[in-house]
Amino acid sequence: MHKPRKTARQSRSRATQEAILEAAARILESGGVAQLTTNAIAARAGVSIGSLYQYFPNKEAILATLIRDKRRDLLDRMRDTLAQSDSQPAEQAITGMIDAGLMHQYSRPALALALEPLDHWLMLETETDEVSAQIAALVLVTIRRLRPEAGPQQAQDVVAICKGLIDAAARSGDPGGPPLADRCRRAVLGYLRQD
Amino acid sequence: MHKPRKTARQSRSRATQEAILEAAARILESGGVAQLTTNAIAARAGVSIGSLYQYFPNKEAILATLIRDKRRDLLDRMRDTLAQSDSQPAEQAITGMIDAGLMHQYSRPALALALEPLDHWLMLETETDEVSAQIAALVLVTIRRLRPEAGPQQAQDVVAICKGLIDAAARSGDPGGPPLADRCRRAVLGYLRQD
DNA sequence: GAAGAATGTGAGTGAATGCTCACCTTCTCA
DNA sequence: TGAGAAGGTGAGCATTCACTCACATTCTTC
Repeated sequence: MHKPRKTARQSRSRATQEAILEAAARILESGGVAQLTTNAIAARAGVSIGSLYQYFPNKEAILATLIRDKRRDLLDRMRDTLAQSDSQPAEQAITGMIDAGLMHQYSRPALALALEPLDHWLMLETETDEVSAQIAALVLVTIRRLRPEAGPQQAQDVVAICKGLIDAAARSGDPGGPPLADRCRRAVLGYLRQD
Repeated sequence: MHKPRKTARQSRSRATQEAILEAAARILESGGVAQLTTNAIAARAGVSIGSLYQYFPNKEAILATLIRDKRRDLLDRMRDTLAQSDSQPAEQAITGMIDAGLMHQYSRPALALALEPLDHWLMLETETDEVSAQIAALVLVTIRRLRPEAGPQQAQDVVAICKGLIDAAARSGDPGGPPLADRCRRAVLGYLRQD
């Protein structure tokens, strides 16, 4: 395993890096991991394999970057949503968080679905756990406004319920949108209101 | 691709077949798809690769068999549960169905998790849809006893909610059992009771 | 117990794939 | 404007892996 070159100095370099990541994402979306070879990524990105290895030490690093970027994106979105929901009523705050998660998954449903099982293989599980914990913490703050006695378990469950609904929808080709958001809201509020 | 030999005549033949499937399952549980090579399966099963190809035309057939067996198992379990719940109150019937699904996933959580993303690659999606439809139909019958106006969408959602909770639990090392079943019950009943 | 059917074996083959390296092109800046 | 740095190239090497085939062993049946 050799050293990738230093960080980009010229703008075309940055473009190449982006092209590689985007190509990998598109291949994952259309064909799954089985189709994702380094040569295929390079070809689709319109760069040579040599260039690919200037920016990523190996194939796994490309996938890890894709996963990390997506996670950072989700966390940012949820943090923003939480920050803006201070003045809103509790139910609306919860709805906002659901919308954030939904928008994240539905911006590229096939990609999100393909990326999910990869963290085990990439041994990213520690990171996954950390991100899950952070998400659960944000959700906990939100749901406590409706149920002050809620704990981490409830927050995790709320996340799991939404993830289940969203993933099922993505898998079955459901267009998502407001109807799906509404079903998530019903499920979450229903769960929280049970004694 | 050559022809696998005819169906087993002798009992050792049946044993070999089982050993191959069990070996594949164990490798999936411990290391994921990446580790699952035909040579590894044969070695772990204690048979030669030659023998492996007597019983399965290719690697994918082994995985497909594993998936189909697991699905048949779940459907059988749910059908049994439904048949036995005729005389029970609605909520207890729902609890029974949840237990059936939970027992199925929790008999071998790591295996169930590893098998899930494989149907796309194996192009088993038509089958997956059919099984999902059958499960949803069984669930629909059950939940209608509590909410007679429920439709297919509600049935799918109930399944998705449980799947979300169970998968999250399996992934995070939750021991499952009654507490998890209880959280599923709360989520499902909560969802169904929302107006 | 002999013959043939059923089952089992594993070195070897070909194709796919991750990755390297010697070399080429474009950019920057004095 | 030219020299060195940054960025790009792709044939080919090494390895892994699915799968074959010629042969060996075990079982059944008469």
